[in-house]
Amino acid sequence: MNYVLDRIYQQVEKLATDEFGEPTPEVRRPPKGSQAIYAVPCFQYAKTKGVNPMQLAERVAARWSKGLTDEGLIERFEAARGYVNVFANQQKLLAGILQDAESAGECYGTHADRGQTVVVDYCSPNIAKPLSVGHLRSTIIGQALINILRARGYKVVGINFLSDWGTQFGKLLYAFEQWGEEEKFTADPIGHLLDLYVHFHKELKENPTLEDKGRTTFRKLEQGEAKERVLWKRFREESLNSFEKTVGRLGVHFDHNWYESEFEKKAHDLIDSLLEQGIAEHSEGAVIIRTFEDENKPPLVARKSDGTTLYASRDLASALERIEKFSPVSKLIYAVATEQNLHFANLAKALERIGFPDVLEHVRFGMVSLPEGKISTREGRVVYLDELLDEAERRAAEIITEKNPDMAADTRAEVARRVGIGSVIYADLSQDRIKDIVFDWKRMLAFEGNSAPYLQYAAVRCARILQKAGLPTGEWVQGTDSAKLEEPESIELVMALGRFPQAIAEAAERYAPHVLAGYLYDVAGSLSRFYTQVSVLKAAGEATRLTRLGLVQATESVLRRGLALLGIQTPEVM
RNA sequence: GCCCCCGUAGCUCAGAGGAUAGAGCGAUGGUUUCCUAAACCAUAGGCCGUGGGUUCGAAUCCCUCCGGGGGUACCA
Repeated sequence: MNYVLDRIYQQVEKLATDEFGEPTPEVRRPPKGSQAIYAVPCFQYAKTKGVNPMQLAERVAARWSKGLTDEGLIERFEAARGYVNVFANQQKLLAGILQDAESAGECYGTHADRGQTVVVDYCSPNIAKPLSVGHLRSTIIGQALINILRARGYKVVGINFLSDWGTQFGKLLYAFEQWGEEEKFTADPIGHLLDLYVHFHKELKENPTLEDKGRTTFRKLEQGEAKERVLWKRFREESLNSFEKTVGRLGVHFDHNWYESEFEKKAHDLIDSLLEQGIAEHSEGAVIIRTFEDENKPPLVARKSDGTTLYASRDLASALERIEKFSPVSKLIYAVATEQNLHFANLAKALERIGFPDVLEHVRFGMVSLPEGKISTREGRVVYLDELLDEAERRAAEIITEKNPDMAADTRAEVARRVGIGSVIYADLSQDRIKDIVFDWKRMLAFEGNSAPYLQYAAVRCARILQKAGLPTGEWVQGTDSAKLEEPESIELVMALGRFPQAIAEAAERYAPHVLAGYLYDVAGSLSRFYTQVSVLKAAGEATRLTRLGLVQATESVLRRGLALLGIQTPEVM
């Protein structure tokens, strides 16, 4: 789809390229308050030619204006302070946006299939521990990226890569053999495993020999001893059940669940092959892949001196399997916290040496900590994801009871779910992912201002208008006439809707859900102002009523689907 | 020690080289016989951490320092 603003942009870009050559000044949006649609700065060119930028802009604007035809979307060019401002024919632009939204319907803003696959690694927890708020970011950032990239026309495969291998599971198996209780495990598998985990580490402080017990037990698991294997598989299965239940509340469903343990053998084969090729080498008893020239930066350790593999090599084997299995893969995306920077830098370099440069994209995000300090399950310094979601739903239900006491109980539960969980997701995704977050209930459960409920509320208001207008669901308003859009609030709203495709595009290019969130907040703000100033159902004249109705319908669609891209559901009523 | 990230209003954050730095929360004041007030409007609040540099132009790019966070080969 080539949307109307894209068409204008491309036209202006071509003019700028023809006029100025390289380097072409960047076509940009003028500051707020300007009626212009785009602006081309002339300063750089003026500098190189030694002319006054104001005068240059005047000349260029005049020249470009001569080339305009009456049919075009662009109406005029005006020079202003060294910029050439581009003004669209407002009627044609508004009509074009409404037309785009109407003809594309529920596909408005999306892009056709590009024939490229991206693989997104997200959530990826350790088994045998419940998900905490620490897993929230990877899960919802990953899911939002999956949705946004799909909207941009990529084929996307989401993988939850479970950590189920390593000595820590030997420790847990040992703990279960020592202190585990079958009944407790059956009743609450993950809860019991968590208790055992905490208990083990408490005992470990008193009795350091437990470290060896864990290692020995893990060796048994590695060697395939039936007893350990059966138990470990149960841990794994129960963990996955628990994870899927929890992330299901966030509307997340994994395309694939991959297990790290399954890459143990593949990692060994890979390392052998890389040794033969000279990409891997022996060093200090271990096998490494040299990644950076810088002596201070450690290489990727592929095999420990005791002959076993590590997370790094299993991850590498898994990356190669992803490339092979989902071919042709244009990107391997990892939604993982910034603390694993070095790991992914090494992984990217290793992939490059193997012959896959520029494929790995570490979509990193800042740490979540608690006001008391870094999250630590061992120390009991943790907020679990289910706790957070429960509280979010509870708080939302409370507000609904207050604001809308007549709502039926089952409706209220559903609305509370969408509003509460939406708030949690939005609180995270509305912010640049690189920043650290200190967990704060008030912040996560904000229901006013720049928050999910604000956006949901705007969409619900639209839906209500459409419903009251007696519009059959699934049908688009016919007979809109952009000439009937006169009020500044209406025009502002249409213009906001016109930017939807670009907002999705930028969010996809920068792997930045917050770009989309910020855009949707703008749309909701425009809608709110429109709503208070312009009456739809009581509009004077049928043509005006229909046009406003069409606008409201397009707005509802953009808000609802935009929120859906972020992983947030819009309730039917609020 | 070395490497990476962050520092913008009282608080939480947008702003990815361009025109007068913007929101939300909090504060103060206003708006409900009219499609839902989870809303709208107004006011107050800024040496964009510091000092230098690059540039026609810097919150944005580079360097110094300060403050905070993370990482630093055989954990995941």
